[in-house]
Amino acid sequence: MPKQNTVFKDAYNRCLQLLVVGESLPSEPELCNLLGVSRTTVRSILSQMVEAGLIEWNKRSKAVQRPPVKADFFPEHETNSLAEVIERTFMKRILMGGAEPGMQINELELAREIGVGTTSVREFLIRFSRFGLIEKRPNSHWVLKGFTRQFAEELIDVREMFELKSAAAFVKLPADDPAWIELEALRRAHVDVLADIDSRYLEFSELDDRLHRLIQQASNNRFIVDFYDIIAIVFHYHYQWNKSNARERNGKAILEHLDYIEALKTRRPDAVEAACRSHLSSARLSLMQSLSPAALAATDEAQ
Amino acid sequence: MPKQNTVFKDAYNRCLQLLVVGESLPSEPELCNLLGVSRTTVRSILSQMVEAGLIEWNKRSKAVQRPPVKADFFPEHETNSLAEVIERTFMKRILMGGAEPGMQINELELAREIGVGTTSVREFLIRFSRFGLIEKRPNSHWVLKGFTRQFAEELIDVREMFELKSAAAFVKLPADDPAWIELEALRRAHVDVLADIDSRYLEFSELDDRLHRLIQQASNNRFIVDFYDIIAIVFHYHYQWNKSNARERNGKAILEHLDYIEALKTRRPDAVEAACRSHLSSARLSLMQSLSPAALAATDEAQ
DNA sequence: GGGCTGCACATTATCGACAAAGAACACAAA
DNA sequence: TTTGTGTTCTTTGTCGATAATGTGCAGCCC
Repeated sequence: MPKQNTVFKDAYNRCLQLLVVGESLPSEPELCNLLGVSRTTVRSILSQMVEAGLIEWNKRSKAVQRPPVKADFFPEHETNSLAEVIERTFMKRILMGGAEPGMQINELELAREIGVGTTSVREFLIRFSRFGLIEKRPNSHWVLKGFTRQFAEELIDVREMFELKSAAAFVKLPADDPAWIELEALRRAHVDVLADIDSRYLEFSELDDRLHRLIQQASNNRFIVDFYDIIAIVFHYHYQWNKSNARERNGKAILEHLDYIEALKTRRPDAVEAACRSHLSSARLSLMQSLSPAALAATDEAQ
Repeated sequence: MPKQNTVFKDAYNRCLQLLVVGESLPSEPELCNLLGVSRTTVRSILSQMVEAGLIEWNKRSKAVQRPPVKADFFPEHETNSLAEVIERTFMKRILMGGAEPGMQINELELAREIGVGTTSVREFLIRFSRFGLIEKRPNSHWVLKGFTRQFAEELIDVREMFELKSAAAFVKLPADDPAWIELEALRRAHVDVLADIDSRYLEFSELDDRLHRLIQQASNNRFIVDFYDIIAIVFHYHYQWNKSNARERNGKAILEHLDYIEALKTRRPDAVEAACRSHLSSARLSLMQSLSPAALAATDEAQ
């Protein structure tokens, strides 16, 4: 099977939600924009909807016949691209179950375990190698360097350098830069979540990602912006499987974010630097503390 | 053809130079170490040498029969791995001949042009994408972002951050760290080249690479060390095809390096920082000036 | 004239296949 | 007991093939 039709299935599912009985779907190019796919895919979706009796399709008219029911949707797991599946499986293996630093990674074995071809696994590993968690030995295996304390420290050191630089650049943004509007929107979102922190503390991850990305953008430096991908993926998976103290940790972090945002709004470089440093060292502490004892022990042994 | 046997050919060529008539080659495992390949490959080499009448091989004895002649060597171009070939061709295209920023990159076309399969090109592009010169549009083409003035500035900004950090760490290295010995060796190498600068100025590139890598190592941070790969590849190819003023440029840089090395040896942080900044801003200037007018014009238009 | 559809074509993502290269193991030699 | 060899098996690097997806052009409808 050459290509998974996950793009089609995912777009189909999203298109189902656009159906309103009695009305007609918009034009093909407009659907392309709404769904973010090409016209070919849109037309496949329309054909499929005709077969499912959801719409009547004749040239420009795409009259909705009935509302979609649950059975019309493709199961969610079929809508994930291969790369996503591989990434999740792999991260699970190296961040959770006993993946010792120094371990060898076998393309073939991984491919069989996940049930995909070797090429896909191989390409994933190449892409993933820029995160510094694995290393290639040409003509031989990959070596797992592991999510160790050492790794976390190196990551955070660079993060601090970059974030301080970006925050300093943010302050110099012209007053009419859209980033200021987004910053205010983010501030409100923080306040909202904080008001109902006990039930919404899990939304912090998303806020965190948005705030830091917004700040890195200000650096106007692709290497700084790209580096944030590493931080994001590590934090994302790590905290996804490591929810101890999440309630307190996130509550505290939201307060820090609010300080940080206020500081940015003053545009005073020293205030920004102080708030930034304070938040980052707190984040560093959280991450270090949440590293499991197993990971810690492994770190000391590695190399 | 599944795999190029470039490993074999390259090792074979290197093994030819070990032949001394009348003597016997060392044991298989020892040859593995000398050539940096596996025993399987060593045995292939030995077999081939028997066929070529170069040696008699019987168990442990591998008696050399005749000295190798020129025709025994594989042509050099057959010893380059595919990845190297692709990299060179690609860099040539984007750093030299009219590759406008924003241009689309086509895997199939590139593969045909170079005469390799699409998989190899694809994997190269994925690996290469971390250098920030190209960007992937999933399910669609790659976009060339181009070696523009903007790119150079972003690259050098990060370089300065990292180098300052590394240099500061270098100063704190214990007195018995091997880096100090290597530093002294490098200093002498600089002096040697400088003494005969008019005929040896092209050797500067190698010295530059060695010195900066040595310093980055001191950071003990994989992200900083890995980032130097980007700088190295860009400088390598750029100056390889851009030798205007190389004589003056390199002569001046060697003097700066010597200052820098002296500063490191004093272990005084402020002296190191000054020398580091001075050298880096000079390197920045050189790079900027050597960017062709075409690249400059393109920069302004892009986005 | 500007946007929409129909159609033909180009390109990507993924797979399985296979030779090159590496790795493991039992035995032989020193 | 250590080191080297013979042998077999595993894994990587590369290719071509193929369905999914994207793109371009000619004509049609408002």
